[in-house]
Amino acid sequence: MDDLIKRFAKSEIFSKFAISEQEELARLATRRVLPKGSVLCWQGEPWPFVFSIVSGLLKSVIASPDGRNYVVSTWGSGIEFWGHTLFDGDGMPSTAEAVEETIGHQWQGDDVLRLVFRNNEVVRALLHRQTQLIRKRRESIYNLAFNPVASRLAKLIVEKFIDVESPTVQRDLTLGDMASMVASSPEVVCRILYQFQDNGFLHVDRATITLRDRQGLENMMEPE
Amino acid sequence: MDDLIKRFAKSEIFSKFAISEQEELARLATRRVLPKGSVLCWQGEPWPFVFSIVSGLLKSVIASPDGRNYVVSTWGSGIEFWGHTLFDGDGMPSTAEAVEETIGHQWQGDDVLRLVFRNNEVVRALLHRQTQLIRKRRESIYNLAFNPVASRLAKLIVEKFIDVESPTVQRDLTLGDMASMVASSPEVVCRILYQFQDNGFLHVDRATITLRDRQGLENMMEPE
DNA sequence: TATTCACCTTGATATTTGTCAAGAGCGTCA
DNA sequence: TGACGCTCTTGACAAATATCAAGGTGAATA
Repeated sequence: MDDLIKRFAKSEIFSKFAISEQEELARLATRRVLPKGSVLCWQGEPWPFVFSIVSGLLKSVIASPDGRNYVVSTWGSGIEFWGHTLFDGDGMPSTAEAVEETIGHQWQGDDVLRLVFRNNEVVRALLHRQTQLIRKRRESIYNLAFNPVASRLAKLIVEKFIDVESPTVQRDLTLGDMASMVASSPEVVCRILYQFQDNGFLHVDRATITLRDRQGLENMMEPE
Repeated sequence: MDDLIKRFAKSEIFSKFAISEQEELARLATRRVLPKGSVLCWQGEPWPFVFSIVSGLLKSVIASPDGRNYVVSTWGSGIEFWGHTLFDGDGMPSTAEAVEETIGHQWQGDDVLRLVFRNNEVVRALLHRQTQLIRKRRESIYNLAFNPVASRLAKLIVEKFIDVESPTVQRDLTLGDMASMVASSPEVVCRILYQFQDNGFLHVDRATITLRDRQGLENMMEPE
């Protein structure tokens, strides 16, 4: 429990609560373990909760009726996931799924909101967060509207290498995974990967990817 | 001024203020007239204001370095436009431009926020609105990721005919305008328009569009 | 009335992206 | 070890979309 309160200090939103409020929050929390592949909430279903990730990784994915899907966002350790349902009562716009085993704490949204409204600093932080989300969605829109698949893929790869010291990284995403993050198909992703290799940006092999020319890749992100 | 307060009653957010607060808001408002084509705020620039539209139409457009642009959203009479800058201090993600002469009231964001934080009902309404915005952006993402240009255009047209009694409508948008709303080019839009005509969905002529088969168009919106 | 200009329309063509199919590589498990 | 299943890889092809160029139309204007 003290442990939980220590985590709050690192949270953009929860850190704004007073200590007494944090203690109440800690009491109300439910610990959850999401096995790899399990679903936190389904697209279309109401989900009036808050989930704070201790470790692991979630992805939010929207599905089209014909079976394709697009990963809107991923959520790593330390961040909180506030169900849209909390704020407007409607169903969730996407399915949240555990990419790997994910551990976190969950709250009834009403419990949290009751505390939120007592404290303007928290409200401010929450509005800040919502605004950042809108900005992130806009960035996706920008990429989908203006940039070709190769640019979106370059961006994905560059971001994978952020805060990684080694230039070689395991291919932990399948081609299908990558495809669903850049709104394309596995075959196309595969081809572009080898095209990047031909350009000298990276070395691809069945199991790993090695970064050779970060700048080259970054130039791909925004075609002229 | 009483006039202004009457408008507040229709606002999702402002209607939640107490009368006294509404009066203060009314005092703080500045009336603005935006000539057609003028810009309310520029992409990249901070803009810590709130603008409430009395009449007219704004569009939010993101531009790419090579000159293309995409209309993220349009804002009609009765709605309020809250600068993202207000909530996070960063520059605006898009340029807001008057499609036609637009009249409205503007506030210093800080003035409004000060009042907002006094009143939880207003905060709730504001969070509700932010959430709706995220949902709208997601819908755009969905369309860009999954639907072909023809579907996006069909959707645009169907929405144009919403709450219009006559089946014939003036072509007030140029092909270029439509192209920037569906992330495509004028030529492609033109072709698809005539393709819709061939399918019997509508009748196109240089100056007007006549709806012939709404259901047919709606079926285009979500390809199977 | 003649001119200009912005927009529409259409053809030809290039580029990008998607799809289908086949084979290869590699780990898992009986 | 060998069969199975999944993913990767690649070729061939099809469809969607973009681009370039040319000509047409109509409203505004001199």
